[in-house]
Amino acid sequence: MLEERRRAVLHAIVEGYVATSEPVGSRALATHHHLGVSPATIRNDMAALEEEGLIAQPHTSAGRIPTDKGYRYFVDHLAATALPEPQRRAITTFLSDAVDLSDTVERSVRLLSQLTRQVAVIQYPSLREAKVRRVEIVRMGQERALVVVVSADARVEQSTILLGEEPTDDAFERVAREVNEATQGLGPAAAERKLAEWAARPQQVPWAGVLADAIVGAARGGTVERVVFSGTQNLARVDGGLEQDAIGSVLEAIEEQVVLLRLLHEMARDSTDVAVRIGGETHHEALSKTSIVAAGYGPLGGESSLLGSLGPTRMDYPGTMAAVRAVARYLSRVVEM
Amino acid sequence: MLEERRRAVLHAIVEGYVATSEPVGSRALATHHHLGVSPATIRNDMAALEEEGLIAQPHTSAGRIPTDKGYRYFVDHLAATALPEPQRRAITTFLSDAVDLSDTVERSVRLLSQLTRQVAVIQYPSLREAKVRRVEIVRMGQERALVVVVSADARVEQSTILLGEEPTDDAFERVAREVNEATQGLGPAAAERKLAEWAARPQQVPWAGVLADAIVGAARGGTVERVVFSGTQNLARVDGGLEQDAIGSVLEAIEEQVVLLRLLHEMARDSTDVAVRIGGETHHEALSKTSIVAAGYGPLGGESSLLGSLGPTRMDYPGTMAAVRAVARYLSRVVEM
DNA sequence: ATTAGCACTCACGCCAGGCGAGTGCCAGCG
DNA sequence: CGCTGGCACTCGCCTGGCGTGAGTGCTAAT
Repeated sequence: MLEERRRAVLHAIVEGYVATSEPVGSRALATHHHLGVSPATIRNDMAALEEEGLIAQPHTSAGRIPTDKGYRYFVDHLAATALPEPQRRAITTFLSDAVDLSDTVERSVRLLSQLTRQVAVIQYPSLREAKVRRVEIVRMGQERALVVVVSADARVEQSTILLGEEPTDDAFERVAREVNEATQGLGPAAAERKLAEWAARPQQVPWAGVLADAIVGAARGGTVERVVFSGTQNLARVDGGLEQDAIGSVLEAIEEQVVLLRLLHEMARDSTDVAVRIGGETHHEALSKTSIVAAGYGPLGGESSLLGSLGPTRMDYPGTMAAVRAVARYLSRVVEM
Repeated sequence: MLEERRRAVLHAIVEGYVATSEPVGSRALATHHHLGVSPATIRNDMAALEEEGLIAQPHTSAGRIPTDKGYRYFVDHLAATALPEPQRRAITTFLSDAVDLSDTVERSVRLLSQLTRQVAVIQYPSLREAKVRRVEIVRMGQERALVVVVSADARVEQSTILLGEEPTDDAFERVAREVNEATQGLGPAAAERKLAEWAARPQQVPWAGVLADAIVGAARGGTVERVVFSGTQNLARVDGGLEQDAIGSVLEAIEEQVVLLRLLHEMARDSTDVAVRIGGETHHEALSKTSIVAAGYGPLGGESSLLGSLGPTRMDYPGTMAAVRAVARYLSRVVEM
């Protein structure tokens, strides 16, 4: 635990560096941040902070910049800031006239990227269990079929299954009718039982198992983890962007959605509020110059979907955290209904 | 019409500049491209080409680089090159084990970006007319409903409609039953007639019209023009990428899908084969340093969907055109079935 | 029409020097 | 004991000058 003033100095260094993107020296701190002490004193504190590995100087005659560890300390000792009122209002007004789920998500991701001026990423709500309303099976090609499940709460899940044989039209029709009768109005658990029973009937079609799995999976909430991005151009901003050679690998990491998704999952699991990973904490070479602020969202108590913001380590943490938190809250409320 | 040798010189300049990304001088041309003439002669030709605005020199003591107009001339006088055999094979092997439409498109866009080492973009096939197989109407909130249309050829279209009233459950059920009866197995034209009749019945619900439109629209092939991208990291490549400040605006233009889609549409309309827009020809500030190679694809005779590749004006045109053409052909064949 | 020769231009790289921001340390002061 | 003023020191950055070489345009000869 650092003393009060040293903390203030670290705080000021972070803020200064974030604002100007240039190393900040003792004089600038003393005059600008009215800490009430002389530059010399600050220099002593700086030496101590550097000793602790919280700040560093890029070269001898330059000011200090925070290290990853410094940002970490800064973030950990941050009182939650509220989002400024105008932006808060922007969220409500801008998102409230979305017409459906995908519209809401699209708007949210765009809004978040604008609020943070960084790359925003939102994972589509991983949907809750729902009752089966209707199952459609449509033949595709020779041995494939498309299974469409419409659930009671207005979602459509589709998946393709391999039949492993070429059933007659009659058999096909019969199966379709039977599974509809069997599952209509049932939740995933009940549907699973009923379908297991159905699939076990003598002389059942060989693909009954796969079909059952597909239906139950759809009722469980689907397996697709669709992700949308916005604001990638912010990576290349002249102020507050990344260096050219870093941009490429970050874009790559973003397109490689799996990596990012796993990271977001980890983060959300370890935290109840917004979670922050700074630089090397991402454990990915490509992201070592970036930080990620993430939060889960979803119906109360079951935050199971994710959203986040990705930018250079030199980012406005309080602001980003506030924006992520606010959008997550909003989405949680909206998705609920 | 330029003389033979001047054309060869222009050709060599383009190839040289594309290969090295550095202005190419007369000596390098003379020795490397065995044109059989001396540097001095080439200088004369260069002066003429510069006079015509096909090449330019960045500064006095540098070699020449092609202008947009120079690239244009180069592209227009290009014999169609075939894609190298290994890459051709890559297309077939890599794409043939896609399981469904979205998988095919995803794989294609990724492959195209790898082949061209640029940004690849593919618009989802704008789907053909199809017969209605089943219509599901699911209530959402108070005055909204989700309309899901499953078509006979294994597609699912969904859209949200505004009801404008709060119907009773009974009315809702009745409407659902009636539209299913009315449209089952009909193509869009027939469905439209039948639904118009149905909507005109006395004491019909007020939202019959919107509903009818939604169903017919779905049968017509949907309205969504979904677009997928891949390879944005190539914009930031050190070799053959763009300058840092250009990257941002290009990324922005890409996210702003509308602009790009309209551009692709225009391009495909004006051309039967692959179309090329070079630099300023895109008529967009943000894209003035980039070129786009596009082609339509789709069932024979009705190429109505688009794909393309976007990169710096200094790109390998023959290679990119060959790759775009090959992927377009492949997709046309696959989508057909 | 092509070529060899030549003078000219000018971006680039290199180096030295001055500047100044910023530091670390030390002695003195409250 | 902590803070402060002072001071010497370091070192990156900027500037200006210079040499180099790539590349050109022109001219005269073939």
